[in-house]
Amino acid sequence: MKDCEHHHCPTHAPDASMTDELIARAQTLLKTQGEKLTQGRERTLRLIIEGGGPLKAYDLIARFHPDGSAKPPTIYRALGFLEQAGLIHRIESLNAYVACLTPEDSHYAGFLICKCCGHSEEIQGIDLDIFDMKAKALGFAAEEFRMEIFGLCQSCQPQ
Amino acid sequence: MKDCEHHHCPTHAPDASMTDELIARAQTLLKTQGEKLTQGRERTLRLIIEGGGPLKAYDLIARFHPDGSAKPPTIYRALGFLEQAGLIHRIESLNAYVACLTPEDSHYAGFLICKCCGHSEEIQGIDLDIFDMKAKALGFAAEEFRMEIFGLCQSCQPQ
DNA sequence: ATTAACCATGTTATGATATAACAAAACTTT
DNA sequence: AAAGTTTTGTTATATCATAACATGGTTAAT
Repeated sequence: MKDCEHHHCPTHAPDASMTDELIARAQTLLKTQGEKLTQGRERTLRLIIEGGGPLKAYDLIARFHPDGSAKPPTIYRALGFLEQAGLIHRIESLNAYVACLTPEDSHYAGFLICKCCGHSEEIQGIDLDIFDMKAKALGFAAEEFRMEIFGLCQSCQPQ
Repeated sequence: MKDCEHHHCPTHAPDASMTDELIARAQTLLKTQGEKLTQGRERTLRLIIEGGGPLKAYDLIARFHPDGSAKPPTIYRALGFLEQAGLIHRIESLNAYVACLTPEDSHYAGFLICKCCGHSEEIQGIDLDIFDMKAKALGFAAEEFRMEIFGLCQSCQPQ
């Protein structure tokens, strides 16, 4: 995240009803998987959704309880579970976590990450066949794709 | 890296002459950039090349001196420099570093990473236009691409 | 050659990220 | 209600990375 003068784009946090909807969808999705969105998991997911952008584990640890911090394993367990379930993604280059907005679709994780304001946007609908073929040509059986693309979002580009 | 019974593929470390060649190319390349491959940087680069696969910073710290460990900043500085120069890549999902085999070509970093044996292979010649266009459509100016694809390499696939 | 400027390295300390291991509680199934 | 399973609590520690400042080495102008 750069040091710069212009105004950064505002938070991309969804409003309260959108948040509730995402939580409800998470519950539904988990039910089909025979899993549960327990209180701690829901709390963690909600924080990530409300964060509106990549959040660090220790930020979640700080926010988890109204007063005082959660213990790291509490958060890391929830993060592990939520990522496994496809409800959140970990952005490796940032050591940070974001909510997935389309958890029902099986998919890879692809992100545009603004070097300036730190906002990240998930990209959808990329055709992975090229990669799959490229991998196959090398005898490699690809299973999981992660893409992290750095650059400048619209608001942060010089006019 | 999985726990499994089959034999993992052997190391992919280049032989001594290939290693020397890579070092020589690194020197040449750096000269054009007005930079130098100082002793510590060369030592670090050599260890990574000889490693033949993703190496952790603290492995390098342990190997840097014949007896006793290097101090972390020694290695992290060298890693920072070498990555900046395009001579190595950091694989974010592994917190590990690998030598770039084609440092002369400006390029993104794309890797196939075997979940079983831990080997990584750099993929070349991927057409980035799809991403660039996708990004542009979202008003995003892409600068830097990272791809990490997990799966099974040939030796580790069930027959 | 001497000095000033710059770059690289050494050194100490600490910050940031993440997990192991085991105990206790809650929920499920019988 | 007992037994099994999953989740959570708790303590401790492992792993990954950088800040800050001192020292040394190179370069280039004087």
